[in-house]
Amino acid sequence: MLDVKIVRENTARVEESLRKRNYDLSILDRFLKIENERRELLRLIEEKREQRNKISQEIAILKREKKAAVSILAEAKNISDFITEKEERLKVLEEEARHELLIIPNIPHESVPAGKDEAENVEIRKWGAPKELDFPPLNHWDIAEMHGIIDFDRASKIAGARFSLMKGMGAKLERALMNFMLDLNTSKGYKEILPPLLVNRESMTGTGQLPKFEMELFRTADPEFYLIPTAEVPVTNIHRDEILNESDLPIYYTAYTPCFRREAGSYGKDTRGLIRQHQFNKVEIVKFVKPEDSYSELEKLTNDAEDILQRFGLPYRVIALCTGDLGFSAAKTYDIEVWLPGQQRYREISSCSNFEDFQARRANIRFKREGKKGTEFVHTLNGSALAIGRTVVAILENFQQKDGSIVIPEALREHMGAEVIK
RNA sequence: GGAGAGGUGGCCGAGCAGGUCGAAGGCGGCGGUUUGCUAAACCGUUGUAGAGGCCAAAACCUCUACCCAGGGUUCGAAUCCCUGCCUCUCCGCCA
Repeated sequence: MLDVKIVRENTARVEESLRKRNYDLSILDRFLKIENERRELLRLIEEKREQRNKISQEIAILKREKKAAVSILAEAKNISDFITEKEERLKVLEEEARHELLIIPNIPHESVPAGKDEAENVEIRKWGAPKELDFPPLNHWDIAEMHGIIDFDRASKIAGARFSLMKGMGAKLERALMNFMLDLNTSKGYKEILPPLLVNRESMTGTGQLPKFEMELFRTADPEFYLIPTAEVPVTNIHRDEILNESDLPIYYTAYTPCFRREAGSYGKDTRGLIRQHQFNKVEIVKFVKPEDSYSELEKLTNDAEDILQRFGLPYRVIALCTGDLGFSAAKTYDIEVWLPGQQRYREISSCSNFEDFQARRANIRFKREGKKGTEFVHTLNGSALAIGRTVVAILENFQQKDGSIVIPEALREHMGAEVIK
């Protein structure tokens, strides 16, 4: 959510942001129209409330002195009725204004490259070189099938398309990765969290999934809960409606969770394999920081995610999303893309974002500076470190051998308890 | 699932036969007095948000709202009524 004052007083800036993001500008006009009416009405109502409060005081005095208060009582009744009537309209306006404000995306940071879609994302750096294999590389699903470590057919019998069933060394690899990542992240000062996987509407609104992206979420019927699409949701909402001390910051969290996504609108995309699933595992890192630190923290957070790939020796590149590809809540995002020999291309394995105060304002997460009056919104950041399913894909495809076996990266062997999958 | 108790400011905790209650008291925080330093004691101060006064900000002032949330009764609600959410205790059930 943007600051109402910025939208109101710095409209040009918001307009430019919407244009860069290829958004329809009409949401801005709609909001301003409602907001102006709301403010005008609020002023009127507050004035009337003041009158009412004063008269009520007078009545109280008369009552105490046991005097009659018939005429003044009638006047009070009139004012009260007037207020009640106007308040109904105000409530409607408040709801509408809030809704409009909630569907306006964050303003991209000045360093975000301009561009209309993913084709205009900018490569920032590259690590490692795509390996030249002296045999035709297999897709991960073929490798997995060969070893009997992922069973897509039975998964679709049990649940449906876009689900997977890990077995034996496949299940163990998944578990080894989640432990490896959590252990590494916690060694860097991230506090481990194991959060609820079902959350309420307020939490989804706090991080920006709702109200705009209802269609991308799974929801339970009765009682109503939303299944988290990422650990970002429950972990960021840990501090919803809280005022933190300056000395508490920065706060670093890491959490393993399954993630649930409808993947509506991605029909026909990545229909085979582990790349795009309704349920997948991910280790996430989340930060709450002071505003002046958030961009250096984004660099550090991205480096922490990259570190995992480096330890495994998986080639990757880091790209900066352009304005047209940037997520709704983000001010700036780096995607980390890992090289997949089976597809002969880089695929996203992590997404690291600075939301500035966009989520903090929605979720009402503030902090108090030492010796200063008032509160400020914190800045929130998060990134995958890493998406586990896709890491499995990367390992299977990058470390497949001519004889069909898969060599486990050295850094992972202790957690895996094996050197190779044969 | 059944029965009961409760949700008040950063925390604890009064108020709850409706009016001077944004709310006693304590703790904590901040400022000061005292002091060689620390501690203690004493004095003072200390919520959040919105609108307006000037709007380029800060300070200051005024008003409005907020005692879990949402409705209702009333001239007036922390206080009365209804609904929801959450917490605790006991019983039942369960991994």
